[in-house]
Amino acid sequence: MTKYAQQASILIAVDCIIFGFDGDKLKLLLIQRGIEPEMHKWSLMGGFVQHNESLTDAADHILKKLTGLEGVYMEQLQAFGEVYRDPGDRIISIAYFALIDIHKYETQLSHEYHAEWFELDQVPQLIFDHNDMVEMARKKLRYKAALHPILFELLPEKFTIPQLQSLYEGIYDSVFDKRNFSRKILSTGLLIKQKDKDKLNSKKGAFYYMLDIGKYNENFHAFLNLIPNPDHLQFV
Amino acid sequence: MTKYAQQASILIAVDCIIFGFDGDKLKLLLIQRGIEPEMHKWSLMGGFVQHNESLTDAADHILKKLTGLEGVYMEQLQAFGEVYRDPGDRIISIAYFALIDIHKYETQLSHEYHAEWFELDQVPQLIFDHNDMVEMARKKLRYKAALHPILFELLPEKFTIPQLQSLYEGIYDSVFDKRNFSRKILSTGLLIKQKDKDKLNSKKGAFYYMLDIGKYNENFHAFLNLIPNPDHLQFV
DNA sequence: ACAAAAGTGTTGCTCATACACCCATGT
DNA sequence: ACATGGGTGTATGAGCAACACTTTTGT
Repeated sequence: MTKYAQQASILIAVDCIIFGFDGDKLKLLLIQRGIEPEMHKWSLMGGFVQHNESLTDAADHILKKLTGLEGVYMEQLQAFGEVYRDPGDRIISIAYFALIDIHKYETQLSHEYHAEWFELDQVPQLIFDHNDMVEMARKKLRYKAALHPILFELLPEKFTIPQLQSLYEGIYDSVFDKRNFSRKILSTGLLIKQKDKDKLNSKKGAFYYMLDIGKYNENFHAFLNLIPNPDHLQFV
Repeated sequence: MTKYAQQASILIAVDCIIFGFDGDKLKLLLIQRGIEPEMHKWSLMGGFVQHNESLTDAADHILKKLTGLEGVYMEQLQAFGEVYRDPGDRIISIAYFALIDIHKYETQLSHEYHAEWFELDQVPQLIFDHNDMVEMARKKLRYKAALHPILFELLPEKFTIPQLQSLYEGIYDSVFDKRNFSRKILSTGLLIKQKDKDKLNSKKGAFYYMLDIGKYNENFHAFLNLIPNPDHLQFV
């Protein structure tokens, strides 16, 4: 069956870095490991790649198992393959990162896996090289979001411009001028204004907007200039 | 020894997409496979990841075996893991792409592996999903080179501005205004003018420049604007 | 009436593009 | 002297950043 000379076997895992935004801070979904080794330590959600599933299948399964979600934004981050990254076995891990609407997350599943959301600057020590994976995912998200309209994936279907701005400000840890921000965002033509307002966060109320899915798909690759000065970004 | 429940084994390969620039066209180094399956068909240079080597080690070994080169620019492109990408065995491949100075390439090695340089628009049909890998690498290179000063890796230590422009023009398949191009490039402060000229390509001769390695390393992540209109780029 | 957040317009300036001529040299 | 490619300067316009006041409404 095997056409190649004997090759020592290496296990393949997929680990998912799951981002969510609670309206204030960018957060990360972590689990407490239920199996040895490193039982009870915090970790990314992961699993082994099965013989009959592709890498993206594996990532989809892992995401669904923990969050109940399918069809959300996910992309491959990088393969991690240091020899002793897992001190026990030789395991190569392909890391994926996902952006989800935190409100769609099914909390009952979190009990099963002892999952919790952590703010990005309060991520605990994780097993193996998972902290490296998280750090790399954070950088890649910042990099990519500066050029492409990717952050909508973290918001509910209806959102307000101030909410969106707060998301950008959280991710870039800075403050943007609201006049310039709203002009830039609206000039993309990606947003459709709704008739109703969100009155939770202010007395006056802020109009809801929805993403124009057609234009979003068309223009996803277009270079935007959403961040005033992206020179400090450090990825790729 | 193995701490995890039995997992069906999957083989891990690394494949290298090797780019070079001959002064006129961007080229790709391909080999004619010496082993079954798919013997004699064109392919990327690749190999299996050994138990005691990391992914980057494996990629370095593969590159060295084919080109004799070490320490050149190489980065991970993506892991490819469709179940039937290799119709024989289940093999996951991590693709790396390298940028080399084509003149440093040791041609004697090419005989051993039946290697040849191909222009990018004349790449033959390759085994498995290697054509997909090449296409993705091409897109990523275009994307990245529009923002970061990465293309110097393809040139010899001393090069002229017209040579550099010709490289950019080849990669973006377009023509740039030489006055604007040289102003942009020089304004990065990355180039050090030499005293001597290249007189091969013109009667007047063009001054050589060298990369300021210190500033290159410092400013690598800085966003440049080397390409007039990057909106058509389609990667990431 | 006042506090708190939403929403809107203008100006100056920087930076990118477009464009034309002179220079140095080999033949 | 002329042909070939190298090298430089300027003017115009688009787009970005900086900035202040009015609007709405809940309390």
